[in-house]
Amino acid sequence: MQDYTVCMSVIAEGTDPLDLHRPSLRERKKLATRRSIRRVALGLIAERGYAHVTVEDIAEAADISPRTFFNYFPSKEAALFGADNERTEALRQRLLDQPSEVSPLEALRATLVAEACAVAEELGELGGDTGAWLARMKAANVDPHLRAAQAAHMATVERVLAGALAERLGTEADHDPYPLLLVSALMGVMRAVVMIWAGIGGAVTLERLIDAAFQSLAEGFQEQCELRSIVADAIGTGRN
Amino acid sequence: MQDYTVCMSVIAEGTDPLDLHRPSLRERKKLATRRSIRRVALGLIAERGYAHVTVEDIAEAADISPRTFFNYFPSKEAALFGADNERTEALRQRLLDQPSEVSPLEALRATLVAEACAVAEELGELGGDTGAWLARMKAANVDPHLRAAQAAHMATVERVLAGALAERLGTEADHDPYPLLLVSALMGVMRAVVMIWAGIGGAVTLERLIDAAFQSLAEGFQEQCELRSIVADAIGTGRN
DNA sequence: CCGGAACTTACAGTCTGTGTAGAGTTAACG
DNA sequence: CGTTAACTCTACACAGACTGTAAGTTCCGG
Repeated sequence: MQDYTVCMSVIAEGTDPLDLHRPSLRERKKLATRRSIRRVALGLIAERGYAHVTVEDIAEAADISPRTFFNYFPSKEAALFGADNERTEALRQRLLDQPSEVSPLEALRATLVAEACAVAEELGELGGDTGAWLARMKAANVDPHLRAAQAAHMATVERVLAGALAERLGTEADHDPYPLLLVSALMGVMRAVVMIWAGIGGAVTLERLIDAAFQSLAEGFQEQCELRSIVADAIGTGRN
Repeated sequence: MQDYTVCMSVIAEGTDPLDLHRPSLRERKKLATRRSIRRVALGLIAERGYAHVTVEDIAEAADISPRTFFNYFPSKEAALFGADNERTEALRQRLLDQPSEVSPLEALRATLVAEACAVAEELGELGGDTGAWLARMKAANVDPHLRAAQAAHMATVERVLAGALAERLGTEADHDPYPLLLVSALMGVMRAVVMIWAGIGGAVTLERLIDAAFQSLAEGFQEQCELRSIVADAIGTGRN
Protein backbone atom coordinates (compact mmCIF):
# COMPACT_ATOMS: atom_id res chain seq x y z
CA MET A 1 0.00 0.00 0.00
CA GLN A 2 2.47 2.59 1.16
CA ASP A 3 5.00 0.79 -0.98
CA TYR A 4 2.79 1.48 -3.93
CA THR A 5 2.63 5.22 -3.28
CA VAL A 6 6.39 5.26 -2.92
CA CYS A 7 6.67 3.65 -6.31
CA MET A 8 4.14 6.01 -7.77
CA SER A 9 6.10 9.03 -6.61
CA VAL A 10 8.51 8.29 -9.41
CA ILE A 11 5.84 9.40 -11.80
CA ALA A 12 5.92 12.98 -10.59
CA GLU A 13 9.56 13.24 -11.61
CA GLY A 14 10.36 16.10 -13.95
CA THR A 15 9.84 15.23 -17.58
CA ASP A 16 13.10 14.78 -19.42
CA PRO A 17 13.38 17.16 -22.39
CA LEU A 18 15.44 14.50 -24.11
CA ASP A 19 12.74 12.48 -25.76
CA LEU A 20 15.10 9.68 -26.70
CA HIS A 21 13.85 7.32 -24.02
CA ARG A 22 10.62 9.19 -23.41
CA PRO A 23 9.02 7.19 -20.64
CA SER A 24 5.51 8.45 -21.07
CA LEU A 25 3.21 8.73 -18.15
CA ARG A 26 1.65 5.45 -19.16
CA GLU A 27 5.01 3.72 -19.24
CA ARG A 28 6.00 5.07 -15.88
CA LYS A 29 2.74 4.00 -14.30
CA LYS A 30 3.12 0.57 -15.76
CA LEU A 31 6.62 0.18 -14.46
CA ALA A 32 5.53 1.45 -11.08
CA THR A 33 2.73 -1.07 -10.74
CA ARG A 34 4.99 -3.80 -12.02
CA ARG A 35 7.52 -3.06 -9.33
CA SER A 36 4.81 -2.72 -6.77
CA ILE A 37 3.47 -6.15 -7.60
CA ARG A 38 6.88 -7.76 -7.41
CA ARG A 39 7.75 -6.07 -4.16
CA VAL A 40 4.46 -6.99 -2.55
CA ALA A 41 4.66 -10.56 -3.81
CA LEU A 42 8.22 -10.91 -2.56
CA GLY A 43 7.22 -9.58 0.82
CA LEU A 44 4.15 -11.73 1.27
CA ILE A 45 5.88 -14.89 0.16
CA ALA A 46 8.92 -14.26 2.33
CA GLU A 47 6.48 -13.80 5.18
CA ARG A 48 4.04 -16.66 4.73
CA GLY A 49 5.67 -18.98 2.24
CA TYR A 50 4.83 -19.45 -1.40
CA ALA A 51 1.97 -21.87 -1.00
CA HIS A 52 0.14 -19.70 1.51
CA VAL A 53 -0.04 -16.63 -0.69
CA THR A 54 -2.68 -16.50 -3.40
CA VAL A 55 -2.73 -14.24 -6.40
CA GLU A 56 -5.77 -12.60 -4.87
CA ASP A 57 -3.72 -11.75 -1.78
CA ILE A 58 -1.00 -10.19 -3.88
CA ALA A 59 -3.51 -8.26 -5.96
CA GLU A 60 -5.24 -6.91 -2.89
CA ALA A 61 -1.96 -5.91 -1.27
CA ALA A 62 -0.82 -4.23 -4.48
CA ASP A 63 -4.20 -2.54 -4.83
CA ILE A 64 -5.07 -3.97 -8.21
CA SER A 65 -7.58 -6.47 -9.47
CA PRO A 66 -6.54 -10.11 -9.68
CA ARG A 67 -7.03 -9.96 -13.42
CA THR A 68 -4.54 -7.14 -13.69
CA PHE A 69 -1.93 -9.26 -11.97
CA PHE A 70 -2.06 -11.63 -14.90
CA ASN A 71 -1.79 -8.73 -17.30
CA TYR A 72 1.64 -8.07 -15.83
CA PHE A 73 2.87 -11.58 -15.13
CA PRO A 74 1.84 -14.77 -16.86
CA SER A 75 1.94 -16.77 -13.66
CA LYS A 76 2.43 -16.50 -9.95
CA GLU A 77 6.04 -17.62 -10.16
CA ALA A 78 6.85 -15.11 -12.87
CA ALA A 79 6.35 -12.29 -10.39
CA LEU A 80 9.20 -13.70 -8.33
CA PHE A 81 11.72 -14.42 -11.03
CA GLY A 82 12.00 -11.51 -13.40
CA ALA A 83 10.71 -13.71 -16.16
CA ASP A 84 9.56 -11.99 -19.28
CA ASN A 85 10.30 -12.11 -22.97
CA GLU A 86 12.05 -8.76 -23.02
CA ARG A 87 14.71 -9.97 -20.63
CA THR A 88 15.22 -13.19 -22.52
CA GLU A 89 15.55 -11.32 -25.78
CA ALA A 90 18.05 -8.95 -24.20
CA LEU A 91 20.10 -11.92 -23.06
CA ARG A 92 20.06 -13.34 -26.55
CA GLN A 93 21.18 -10.05 -28.00
CA ARG A 94 23.94 -9.76 -25.47
CA LEU A 95 25.34 -13.08 -26.53
CA LEU A 96 25.16 -12.19 -30.21
CA ASP A 97 26.91 -8.89 -29.50
CA GLN A 98 29.97 -10.62 -28.08
CA PRO A 99 33.00 -10.25 -30.35
CA SER A 100 33.24 -13.22 -32.67
CA GLU A 101 36.85 -14.05 -31.84
CA VAL A 102 36.22 -15.09 -28.24
CA SER A 103 35.44 -18.70 -27.45
CA PRO A 104 31.85 -19.84 -26.90
CA LEU A 105 32.53 -20.44 -23.25
CA GLU A 106 34.00 -17.01 -22.72
CA ALA A 107 31.21 -15.36 -24.65
CA LEU A 108 28.63 -17.10 -22.50
CA ARG A 109 30.50 -16.24 -19.34
CA ALA A 110 30.56 -12.57 -20.24
CA THR A 111 26.89 -12.66 -21.18
CA LEU A 112 25.78 -14.30 -17.97
CA VAL A 113 27.90 -12.09 -15.76
CA ALA A 114 26.43 -9.03 -17.44
CA GLU A 115 22.98 -10.46 -16.97
CA ALA A 116 23.61 -11.13 -13.30
CA CYS A 117 24.73 -7.52 -12.86
CA ALA A 118 21.66 -6.25 -14.67
CA VAL A 119 19.38 -8.29 -12.47
CA ALA A 120 21.13 -7.15 -9.34
CA GLU A 121 20.77 -3.54 -10.45
CA GLU A 122 17.09 -4.00 -11.17
CA LEU A 123 16.62 -5.55 -7.79
CA GLY A 124 18.42 -2.62 -6.27
CA GLU A 125 16.10 -0.17 -7.99
CA LEU A 126 13.14 -2.19 -6.91
CA GLY A 127 13.58 -2.36 -3.20
CA GLY A 128 16.89 -1.48 -1.72
CA ASP A 129 19.63 -3.90 -0.86
CA THR A 130 20.11 -7.38 -2.19
CA GLY A 131 18.29 -8.72 0.82
CA ALA A 132 15.06 -9.25 -1.04
CA TRP A 133 16.81 -11.04 -3.86
CA LEU A 134 18.62 -13.24 -1.40
CA ALA A 135 15.40 -13.97 0.41
CA ARG A 136 13.86 -15.01 -2.86
CA MET A 137 16.69 -17.35 -3.62
CA LYS A 138 16.59 -18.80 -0.14
CA ALA A 139 12.92 -19.41 -0.67
CA ALA A 140 13.66 -21.04 -4.00
CA ASN A 141 16.05 -23.31 -2.19
CA VAL A 142 13.57 -24.32 0.44
CA ASP A 143 10.29 -24.63 -1.41
CA PRO A 144 10.35 -27.49 -3.90
CA HIS A 145 7.65 -25.82 -5.94
CA LEU A 146 9.80 -22.74 -6.35
CA ARG A 147 12.89 -24.77 -7.16
CA ALA A 148 10.88 -26.40 -9.88
CA ALA A 149 9.58 -23.09 -11.15
CA GLN A 150 13.05 -21.62 -11.32
CA ALA A 151 14.36 -24.62 -13.19
CA ALA A 152 11.44 -24.37 -15.56
CA HIS A 153 12.15 -20.72 -16.21
CA MET A 154 15.79 -21.36 -16.89
CA ALA A 155 14.88 -24.15 -19.26
CA THR A 156 13.05 -21.71 -21.50
CA VAL A 157 15.98 -19.32 -21.40
CA GLU A 158 18.25 -22.22 -22.21
CA ARG A 159 16.58 -22.91 -25.49
CA VAL A 160 16.92 -19.30 -26.60
CA LEU A 161 20.57 -19.18 -25.64
CA ALA A 162 21.27 -22.43 -27.44
CA GLY A 163 19.72 -20.98 -30.56
CA ALA A 164 21.79 -17.85 -30.29
CA LEU A 165 24.97 -19.82 -29.74
CA ALA A 166 24.25 -21.98 -32.77
CA GLU A 167 23.75 -18.83 -34.79
CA ARG A 168 27.04 -17.54 -33.48
CA LEU A 169 28.81 -20.73 -34.41
CA GLY A 170 27.17 -20.82 -37.80
CA THR A 171 25.68 -24.25 -37.26
CA GLU A 172 22.08 -25.39 -37.28
CA ALA A 173 20.70 -25.97 -33.82
CA ASP A 174 18.77 -29.00 -35.02
CA HIS A 175 21.78 -30.88 -36.33
CA ASP A 176 24.55 -29.80 -33.99
CA PRO A 177 24.36 -31.02 -30.40
CA TYR A 178 27.13 -28.80 -29.14
CA PRO A 179 25.22 -25.57 -28.46
CA LEU A 180 22.46 -27.30 -26.56
CA LEU A 181 24.89 -29.43 -24.60
CA LEU A 182 27.06 -26.54 -23.54
CA VAL A 183 24.21 -24.18 -22.71
CA SER A 184 22.31 -26.81 -20.75
CA ALA A 185 25.34 -27.60 -18.66
CA LEU A 186 25.95 -23.91 -18.11
CA MET A 187 22.42 -23.25 -16.99
CA GLY A 188 22.77 -26.02 -14.49
CA VAL A 189 25.96 -24.43 -13.28
CA MET A 190 24.30 -21.03 -13.06
CA ARG A 191 21.47 -22.45 -11.04
CA ALA A 192 23.91 -24.06 -8.66
CA VAL A 193 25.90 -20.83 -8.39
CA VAL A 194 22.86 -18.81 -7.44
CA MET A 195 21.90 -21.34 -4.79
CA ILE A 196 25.42 -21.41 -3.44
CA TRP A 197 25.48 -17.65 -3.40
CA ALA A 198 22.27 -17.53 -1.44
CA GLY A 199 23.60 -20.24 0.83
CA ILE A 200 26.58 -18.16 1.91
CA GLY A 201 24.39 -15.11 2.33
CA GLY A 202 25.86 -13.11 -0.51
CA ALA A 203 29.17 -12.78 1.30
CA VAL A 204 31.04 -13.01 -2.01
CA THR A 205 30.43 -11.23 -5.28
CA LEU A 206 28.17 -13.20 -7.56
CA GLU A 207 30.54 -12.45 -10.39
CA ARG A 208 33.41 -14.06 -8.56
CA LEU A 209 31.39 -17.20 -7.98
CA ILE A 210 30.37 -17.33 -11.61
CA ASP A 211 33.97 -17.00 -12.73
CA ALA A 212 35.11 -19.76 -10.41
CA ALA A 213 32.27 -22.02 -11.51
CA PHE A 214 33.06 -21.43 -15.18
CA GLN A 215 36.66 -22.21 -14.56
CA SER A 216 35.65 -25.39 -12.82
CA LEU A 217 33.55 -26.31 -15.82
CA ALA A 218 36.36 -25.57 -18.24
CA GLU A 219 38.63 -27.86 -16.23
CA GLY A 220 36.21 -30.75 -16.27
CA PHE A 221 34.95 -30.36 -12.70
CA GLN A 222 38.03 -31.50 -10.85
CA GLU A 223 37.38 -32.17 -7.22
CA GLN A 224 40.04 -29.65 -6.43
CA CYS A 225 38.53 -26.36 -7.55
CA GLU A 226 38.66 -22.72 -6.62
CA LEU A 227 34.97 -22.51 -5.91
CA ARG A 228 35.31 -24.79 -2.95
CA SER A 229 37.96 -22.72 -1.31
CA ILE A 230 36.06 -19.51 -1.95
CA VAL A 231 32.99 -20.92 -0.27
CA ALA A 232 35.01 -22.40 2.56
CA ASP A 233 36.57 -18.99 3.21
CA ALA A 234 33.21 -17.26 3.04
CA ILE A 235 31.72 -19.65 5.55
CA GLY A 236 34.76 -19.37 7.76
CA THR A 237 34.68 -15.58 7.94
CA GLY A 238 31.05 -14.53 7.96
CA ARG A 239 28.25 -16.56 9.40
CA ASN A 240 24.68 -15.77 8.46
CA MET B 1 -9.86 -49.43 -23.17
CA GLN B 2 -8.47 -52.49 -24.89
CA ASP B 3 -5.09 -51.35 -23.71
CA TYR B 4 -6.37 -51.52 -20.21
CA THR B 5 -7.59 -55.09 -20.55
CA VAL B 6 -4.24 -56.02 -22.02
CA CYS B 7 -2.58 -54.61 -18.95
CA MET B 8 -5.03 -56.34 -16.71
CA SER B 9 -4.27 -59.71 -18.26
CA VAL B 10 -1.03 -59.65 -16.31
CA ILE B 11 -3.08 -60.15 -13.19
CA ALA B 12 -4.22 -63.62 -14.21
CA GLU B 13 -0.61 -64.75 -14.31
CA GLY B 14 0.14 -67.80 -12.16
CA THR B 15 0.91 -66.89 -8.58
CA ASP B 16 4.56 -67.24 -7.80
CA PRO B 17 5.12 -69.71 -4.96
CA LEU B 18 8.16 -67.65 -4.01
CA ASP B 19 6.55 -65.07 -1.75
CA LEU B 20 9.69 -62.95 -1.58
CA HIS B 21 8.31 -60.28 -3.87
CA ARG B 22 4.70 -61.38 -3.37
CA PRO B 23 2.84 -59.10 -5.75
CA SER B 24 -0.61 -59.52 -4.31
CA LEU B 25 -3.64 -59.10 -6.49
CA ARG B 26 -4.00 -55.60 -5.16
CA GLU B 27 -0.44 -54.74 -6.07
CA ARG B 28 -0.82 -56.15 -9.53
CA LYS B 29 -4.04 -54.29 -10.13
CA LYS B 30 -2.44 -51.11 -8.96
CA LEU B 31 0.51 -51.54 -11.26
CA ALA B 32 -1.81 -52.36 -14.13
CA THR B 33 -3.91 -49.25 -13.70
CA ARG B 34 -0.77 -47.21 -13.27
CA ARG B 35 0.56 -48.44 -16.56
CA SER B 36 -2.80 -48.06 -18.19
CA ILE B 37 -2.96 -44.43 -17.15
CA ARG B 38 0.51 -43.70 -18.43
CA ARG B 39 -0.08 -45.42 -21.72
CA VAL B 40 -3.38 -43.70 -22.30
CA ALA B 41 -1.95 -40.34 -21.32
CA LEU B 42 1.03 -40.80 -23.62
CA GLY B 43 -1.22 -41.76 -26.49
CA LEU B 44 -3.67 -38.92 -26.08
CA ILE B 45 -0.96 -36.32 -25.71
CA ALA B 46 1.02 -37.60 -28.66
CA GLU B 47 -2.19 -37.36 -30.63
CA ARG B 48 -3.63 -33.99 -29.58
CA GLY B 49 -0.79 -32.22 -27.80
CA TYR B 50 -0.35 -31.68 -24.10
CA ALA B 51 -2.53 -28.61 -23.72
CA HIS B 52 -5.49 -30.21 -25.47
CA VAL B 53 -5.75 -33.20 -23.18
CA THR B 54 -7.40 -32.76 -19.80
CA VAL B 55 -7.08 -35.02 -16.80
CA GLU B 56 -10.72 -35.82 -17.28
CA ASP B 57 -9.98 -37.06 -20.80
CA ILE B 58 -7.23 -39.31 -19.54
CA ALA B 59 -9.37 -40.62 -16.73
CA GLU B 60 -12.21 -41.39 -19.07
CA ALA B 61 -9.93 -43.13 -21.56
CA ALA B 62 -8.33 -45.16 -18.75
CA ASP B 63 -11.76 -45.95 -17.34
CA ILE B 64 -11.18 -44.48 -13.92
CA SER B 65 -12.52 -41.47 -12.08
CA PRO B 66 -10.61 -38.20 -12.34
CA ARG B 67 -9.95 -38.35 -8.63
CA THR B 68 -8.26 -41.71 -8.98
CA PHE B 69 -5.86 -40.24 -11.49
CA PHE B 70 -4.52 -37.99 -8.76
CA ASN B 71 -4.25 -40.95 -6.43
CA TYR B 72 -1.70 -42.38 -8.83
CA PHE B 73 0.08 -39.27 -10.04
CA PRO B 74 0.45 -35.97 -8.23
CA SER B 75 0.07 -33.96 -11.41
CA LYS B 76 -0.67 -34.24 -15.07
CA GLU B 77 2.99 -34.05 -16.02
CA ALA B 78 3.94 -36.77 -13.57
CA ALA B 79 2.02 -39.29 -15.65
CA LEU B 80 4.32 -38.53 -18.55
CA PHE B 81 7.68 -38.53 -16.84
CA GLY B 82 7.95 -41.52 -14.54
CA ALA B 83 8.16 -39.15 -11.64
CA ASP B 84 7.65 -40.64 -8.24
CA ASN B 85 9.55 -40.85 -4.98
CA GLU B 86 10.35 -44.53 -5.36
CA ARG B 87 12.30 -43.93 -8.51
CA THR B 88 14.17 -41.00 -7.02
CA GLU B 89 15.05 -43.03 -3.96
CA ALA B 90 16.26 -45.89 -6.16
CA LEU B 91 18.49 -43.46 -8.00
CA ARG B 92 19.93 -42.22 -4.76
CA GLN B 93 20.60 -45.74 -3.60
CA ARG B 94 22.24 -46.61 -6.87
CA LEU B 95 24.70 -43.78 -6.44
CA LEU B 96 25.47 -44.75 -2.87
CA ASP B 97 26.04 -48.34 -3.98
CA GLN B 98 28.80 -47.37 -6.36
CA PRO B 99 32.20 -48.57 -5.16
CA SER B 100 33.90 -45.85 -3.18
CA GLU B 101 37.13 -45.90 -5.14
CA VAL B 102 35.66 -44.59 -8.39
CA SER B 103 35.61 -40.88 -9.04
CA PRO B 104 32.43 -38.85 -8.45
CA LEU B 105 32.05 -38.28 -12.17
CA GLU B 106 32.38 -41.95 -13.00
CA ALA B 107 30.02 -42.94 -10.21
CA LEU B 108 27.40 -40.53 -11.50
CA ARG B 109 27.91 -41.69 -15.04
CA ALA B 110 27.33 -45.30 -14.05
CA THR B 111 24.31 -44.34 -11.99
CA LEU B 112 22.68 -42.36 -14.74
CA VAL B 113 23.38 -44.93 -17.43
CA ALA B 114 21.83 -47.60 -15.23
CA GLU B 115 18.86 -45.34 -14.63
CA ALA B 116 18.44 -44.71 -18.34
CA CYS B 117 18.44 -48.45 -18.97
CA ALA B 118 15.91 -49.02 -16.20
CA VAL B 119 13.63 -46.38 -17.64
CA ALA B 120 13.95 -47.82 -21.13
CA GLU B 121 13.10 -51.26 -19.77
CA GLU B 122 10.08 -49.94 -17.94
CA LEU B 123 8.96 -48.21 -21.07
CA GLY B 124 9.39 -51.47 -22.94
CA GLU B 125 7.21 -53.29 -20.43
CA LEU B 126 4.67 -50.55 -20.62
CA GLY B 127 3.92 -50.44 -24.25
CA GLY B 128 6.33 -51.98 -26.69
CA ASP B 129 9.19 -50.29 -28.47
CA THR B 130 10.87 -47.06 -27.54
CA GLY B 131 8.54 -45.21 -29.89
CA ALA B 132 6.32 -43.99 -27.11
CA TRP B 133 9.25 -42.77 -25.06
CA LEU B 134 10.66 -40.99 -28.08
CA ALA B 135 7.30 -39.45 -28.81
CA ARG B 136 7.20 -38.16 -25.27
CA MET B 137 10.59 -36.62 -25.57
CA LYS B 138 9.74 -35.07 -28.90
CA ALA B 139 6.69 -33.58 -27.25
CA ALA B 140 8.82 -32.31 -24.42
CA ASN B 141 11.00 -30.63 -26.98
CA VAL B 142 8.15 -28.94 -28.72
CA ASP B 143 5.80 -27.89 -25.95
CA PRO B 144 7.34 -25.23 -23.72
CA HIS B 145 5.11 -26.28 -20.88
CA LEU B 146 6.47 -29.81 -21.03
CA ARG B 147 10.04 -28.60 -21.32
CA ALA B 148 9.47 -26.64 -18.17
CA ALA B 149 7.86 -29.59 -16.42
CA GLN B 150 10.74 -31.85 -17.30
CA ALA B 151 13.26 -29.34 -16.06
CA ALA B 152 11.27 -28.99 -12.87
CA HIS B 153 11.22 -32.71 -12.34
CA MET B 154 14.94 -33.02 -12.89
CA ALA B 155 15.55 -30.19 -10.46
CA THR B 156 14.00 -32.18 -7.66
CA VAL B 157 16.04 -35.23 -8.60
CA GLU B 158 19.09 -33.02 -8.67
CA ARG B 159 18.77 -32.07 -5.06
CA VAL B 160 18.53 -35.69 -3.97
CA LEU B 161 21.55 -36.67 -6.03
CA ALA B 162 23.57 -33.76 -4.69
CA GLY B 163 22.79 -34.90 -1.17
CA ALA B 164 23.82 -38.44 -1.96
CA LEU B 165 27.04 -37.30 -3.58
CA ALA B 166 27.88 -35.16 -0.57
CA GLU B 167 27.29 -38.16 1.65
CA ARG B 168 29.56 -40.18 -0.59
CA LEU B 169 32.28 -37.55 -0.42
CA GLY B 170 31.87 -37.20 3.30
CA THR B 171 31.18 -33.48 3.14
CA GLU B 172 28.18 -31.49 4.26
CA ALA B 173 25.96 -30.45 1.38
CA ASP B 174 25.33 -27.08 3.00
CA HIS B 175 28.96 -26.06 3.20
CA ASP B 176 30.48 -27.71 0.15
CA PRO B 177 29.48 -26.32 -3.23
CA TYR B 178 31.05 -29.13 -5.21
CA PRO B 179 28.29 -31.76 -5.11
CA LEU B 180 25.59 -29.31 -6.09
CA LEU B 181 27.74 -27.77 -8.82
CA LEU B 182 28.65 -31.08 -10.38
CA VAL B 183 25.21 -32.61 -10.17
CA SER B 184 23.48 -29.51 -11.53
CA ALA B 185 25.79 -29.43 -14.52
CA LEU B 186 25.25 -33.12 -15.08
CA MET B 187 21.52 -32.85 -14.97
CA GLY B 188 21.73 -30.13 -17.58
CA VAL B 189 23.88 -32.42 -19.68
CA MET B 190 21.45 -35.30 -19.22
CA ARG B 191 18.56 -33.13 -20.28
CA ALA B 192 20.44 -32.08 -23.39
CA VAL B 193 21.36 -35.68 -24.14
CA VAL B 194 17.79 -36.85 -23.99
CA MET B 195 16.70 -34.05 -26.30
CA ILE B 196 19.50 -34.79 -28.71
CA TRP B 197 18.63 -38.46 -28.61
CA ALA B 198 15.02 -37.70 -29.43
CA GLY B 199 16.19 -35.31 -32.12
CA ILE B 200 18.07 -38.01 -34.02
CA GLY B 201 15.17 -40.41 -33.60
CA GLY B 202 16.93 -42.83 -31.29
CA ALA B 203 19.31 -43.89 -34.06
CA VAL B 204 22.11 -44.25 -31.51
CA THR B 205 22.14 -45.97 -28.14
CA LEU B 206 21.29 -43.60 -25.34
CA GLU B 207 24.19 -45.03 -23.38
CA ARG B 208 26.62 -44.10 -26.10
CA LEU B 209 25.36 -40.53 -26.13
CA ILE B 210 25.61 -40.31 -22.37
CA ASP B 211 29.18 -41.56 -22.45
CA ALA B 212 30.16 -39.08 -25.12
CA ALA B 213 28.48 -36.23 -23.26
CA PHE B 214 30.22 -37.14 -20.02
CA GLN B 215 33.52 -37.26 -21.79
CA SER B 216 32.82 -33.87 -23.26
CA LEU B 217 32.09 -32.56 -19.79
CA ALA B 218 35.25 -34.08 -18.37
CA GLU B 219 37.26 -32.35 -21.07
CA GLY B 220 35.75 -28.96 -20.40
CA PHE B 221 33.39 -28.87 -23.35
CA GLN B 222 35.90 -28.45 -26.14
CA GLU B 223 34.32 -27.47 -29.40
CA GLN B 224 35.86 -30.55 -30.90
CA CYS B 225 34.03 -33.41 -29.22
CA GLU B 226 32.95 -36.93 -29.99
CA LEU B 227 29.29 -36.21 -29.46
CA ARG B 228 29.22 -33.96 -32.47
CA SER B 229 30.62 -36.57 -34.82
CA ILE B 230 28.28 -39.21 -33.44
CA VAL B 231 25.29 -37.02 -34.11
CA ALA B 232 26.60 -35.98 -37.51
CA ASP B 233 26.95 -39.62 -38.48
CA ALA B 234 23.52 -40.47 -37.17
CA ILE B 235 21.94 -37.69 -39.16
CA GLY B 236 23.94 -38.62 -42.22
CA THR B 237 22.90 -42.28 -42.21
CA GLY B 238 19.32 -42.41 -41.03
CA ARG B 239 16.77 -39.70 -41.59
CA ASN B 240 13.66 -39.67 -39.50
C1' DC C 1 -17.71 -65.89 6.01
C1' DC C 2 -16.65 -61.71 8.35
C1' DG C 3 -14.16 -57.72 9.87
C1' DG C 4 -10.79 -54.45 8.84
C1' DA C 5 -7.81 -52.33 5.57
C1' DA C 6 -6.97 -50.60 1.12
C1' DC C 7 -8.86 -48.70 -2.88
C1' DT C 8 -12.19 -46.10 -5.74
C1' DT C 9 -15.53 -42.75 -6.33
C1' DA C 10 -18.79 -38.68 -6.11
C1' DC C 11 -19.05 -34.27 -4.37
C1' DA C 12 -17.81 -29.88 -3.06
C1' DG C 13 -14.55 -26.58 -2.95
C1' DT C 14 -10.04 -23.62 -3.83
C1' DC C 15 -6.86 -21.65 -6.82
C1' DT C 16 -4.59 -20.56 -11.23
C1' DG C 17 -5.15 -18.79 -15.56
C1' DT C 18 -7.92 -16.92 -19.80
C1' DG C 19 -11.52 -14.67 -22.83
C1' DT C 20 -14.59 -10.83 -23.12
C1' DA C 21 -16.90 -6.65 -22.84
C1' DG C 22 -17.37 -2.28 -20.84
C1' DA C 23 -15.71 1.69 -18.13
C1' DG C 24 -11.96 4.81 -17.23
C1' DT C 25 -7.44 7.02 -18.60
C1' DT C 26 -3.85 8.76 -21.62
C1' DA C 27 -2.06 10.30 -25.97
C1' DA C 28 -2.56 12.62 -30.31
C1' DC C 29 -4.56 15.60 -33.38
C1' DG C 30 -7.19 19.28 -35.13
C1' DC D 1 -9.50 23.19 -25.62
C1' DG D 2 -12.18 19.26 -27.25
C1' DT D 3 -12.60 14.98 -29.59
C1' DT D 4 -11.17 10.71 -31.12
C1' DA D 5 -8.30 6.66 -30.95
C1' DA D 6 -5.42 3.68 -28.29
C1' DC D 7 -4.47 1.83 -24.20
C1' DT D 8 -5.40 0.13 -19.50
C1' DC D 9 -8.02 -1.62 -15.72
C1' DT D 10 -11.79 -4.03 -14.01
C1' DA D 11 -15.82 -7.18 -13.25
C1' DC D 12 -17.70 -11.29 -14.82
C1' DA D 13 -17.81 -15.85 -16.45
C1' DC D 14 -15.51 -19.92 -17.17
C1' DA D 15 -12.26 -24.04 -17.79
C1' DG D 16 -9.02 -26.89 -15.75
C1' DA D 17 -5.72 -28.64 -12.03
C1' DC D 18 -5.74 -30.17 -7.69
C1' DT D 19 -7.39 -31.40 -2.62
C1' DG D 20 -10.27 -32.86 1.39
C1' DT D 21 -13.96 -35.84 2.80
C1' DA D 22 -17.22 -39.23 3.35
C1' DA D 23 -19.45 -43.03 1.41
C1' DG D 24 -19.20 -47.04 -1.20
C1' DT D 25 -16.49 -51.25 -3.15
C1' DT D 26 -12.82 -54.69 -3.33
C1' DC D 27 -9.29 -57.42 -1.30
C1' DC D 28 -6.86 -59.80 2.41
C1' DG D 29 -6.53 -62.23 6.72
C1' DG D 30 -8.39 -64.97 10.17
